[in-house]
Amino acid sequence: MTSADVARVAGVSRATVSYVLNDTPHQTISAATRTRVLDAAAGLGYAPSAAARALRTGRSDVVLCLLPDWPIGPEIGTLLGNLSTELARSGLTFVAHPGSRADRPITDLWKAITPAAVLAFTDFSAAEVGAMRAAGVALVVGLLGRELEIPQQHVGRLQAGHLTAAGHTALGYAYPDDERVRIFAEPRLRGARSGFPDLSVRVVPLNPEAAAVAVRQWREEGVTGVCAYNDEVAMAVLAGMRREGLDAPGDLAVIGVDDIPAARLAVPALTTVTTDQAVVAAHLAETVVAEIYDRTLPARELTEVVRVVRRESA
Amino acid sequence: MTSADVARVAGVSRATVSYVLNDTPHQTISAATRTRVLDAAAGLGYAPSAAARALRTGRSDVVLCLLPDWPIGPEIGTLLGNLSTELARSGLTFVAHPGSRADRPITDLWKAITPAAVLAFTDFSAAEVGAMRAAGVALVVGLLGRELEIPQQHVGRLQAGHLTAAGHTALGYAYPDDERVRIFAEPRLRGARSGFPDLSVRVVPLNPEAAAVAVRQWREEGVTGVCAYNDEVAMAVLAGMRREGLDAPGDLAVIGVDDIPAARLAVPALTTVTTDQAVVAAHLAETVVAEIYDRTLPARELTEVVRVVRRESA
DNA sequence: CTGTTAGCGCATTCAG
DNA sequence: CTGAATGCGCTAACAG
Repeated sequence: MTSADVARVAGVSRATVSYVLNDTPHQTISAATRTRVLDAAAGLGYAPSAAARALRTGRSDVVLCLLPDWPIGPEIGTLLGNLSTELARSGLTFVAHPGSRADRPITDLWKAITPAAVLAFTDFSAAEVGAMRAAGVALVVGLLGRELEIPQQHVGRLQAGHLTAAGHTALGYAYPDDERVRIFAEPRLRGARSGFPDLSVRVVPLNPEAAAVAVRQWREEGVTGVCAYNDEVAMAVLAGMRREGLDAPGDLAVIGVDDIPAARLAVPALTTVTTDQAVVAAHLAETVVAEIYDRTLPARELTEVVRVVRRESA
Repeated sequence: MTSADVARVAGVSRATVSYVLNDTPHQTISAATRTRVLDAAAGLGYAPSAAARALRTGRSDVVLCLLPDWPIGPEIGTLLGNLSTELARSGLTFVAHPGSRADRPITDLWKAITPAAVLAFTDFSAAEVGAMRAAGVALVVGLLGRELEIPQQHVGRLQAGHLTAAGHTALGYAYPDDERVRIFAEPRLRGARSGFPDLSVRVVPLNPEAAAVAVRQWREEGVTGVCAYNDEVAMAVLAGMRREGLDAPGDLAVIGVDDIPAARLAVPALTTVTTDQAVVAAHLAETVVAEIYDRTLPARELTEVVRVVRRESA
């Protein structure tokens, strides 16, 4: 099933087939032959060979996303799913590559895929970006340095805002223990700080004993509300409090991020900040598509996509 | 950077380069030229064009995994990461495609990637399998129908075993509310039943009120221990118990599956069953590699990879 | 407006 | 053991 078959059935040349199938600009094709080609293609169930096209154009229609090496939660999972759906609408195929960059030099990766775009959460080095662009990759982007930075900051701002609105005047920030999520944690912390500069930041590991230590220290400082990096850290704070015989929100108010399923199951049910991943995905997709097809896009800030889910802990 | 460049630098023909780089059988190359070629390739940083190779051979070295449309947790995430690492070791590139099949007919997908193998959690229809195989995909496999079936069953068996070993004689099973995870839930339930046929199965939604209802009913039946589909469902049971003023494990023992981070943070800390994803991934990778390269493999059952993490709830 | 042609980079015969 | 030649399916110049 090649384009030659379609050409034969439609009674035109292969070039003509290529033109109508690709909507090649500056090539006007008569409506008659156009439909003839389209019908033939549909009738034969023709699908172009991605390999041949990639070889010829030096670029496939695959968008490759490099996943971070820390375990991704359902939030990111949802984001990727939505992104995939959005990109499919534009004929782009979204795939994600898990596993750290250490296993496989990223050059191997994009040489194996020849993607139209490469996305990643962490930033690329200048050398990496250069190499990819030189190889024909249209778009190379570190999500967190750009697209996701603003909403992440806003998450932190919302947390602090919720707490101060509830009358808290001394706040703590529960920072994650895992070095690998720094890139997510930093903008969130920045956001919280922008609304409340005097945050008392403490690292809170994901176990009750260690969390209890942090809780004790916050209490000594007079802190009455804490913003947690995410729901898991928030649950650790809750567990630490329980060990100290403290109750949320009375003794210490706690607010998380993500609204993972376990959040509503926590004791007390966790107040948290959730992100509308569908909107974020749509925006991301728009950016990617525009870049690949060399269109420009009106700048727009993603700030309406996060909101507080009020439950019991704050 | 083409194979011609390598040939020129090494002072041999392109065919020779191809031979040594692919370890072509029935072609003996002198060790001298072999190293000369290898050195030249390394020196130039040569990487073969995946597109050209795919066009020529009709198959890329990409292993495509179709993700289910329900949100994947950190467990599956870890599995995929490990699988990626293992496959990379054999020169295979692992990518995952999120998003439901509804968005994008899977034919589009493998035509865009020409993968060496396609993996999925759910099963493929006979027609789909046929089309893929005809298109040159070496391996098409529904993970849960085959490779993952046994360990999943063993998970259920372990849960029931742990509870009966602790002296419980009337057990319940907390089945997930989400239709989409049936394919995971069924083998786990089967496993639990195989060890304890009289299980009282109840659907437990992920909210405390609904869970409380199930808890009440189990209590009325005299159930003293419940196996939950996963940690989230287990936490729902715990939340339901709390609403009823009940304590685990005294009033009702609860055991989950997955050992998500929140499990150790639950109140009481959740006893659960964990899977050694590294071993599972290694086994899966072995299977895939063997199939792609047409080797056969000794059958081996994955049964030693799950174990109970004993905490407080059971 | 449509057809002809020339490679993209590679693996693979077939001769040497 | 190595070199030259062929074509995978497609797109982009270039002719007509």
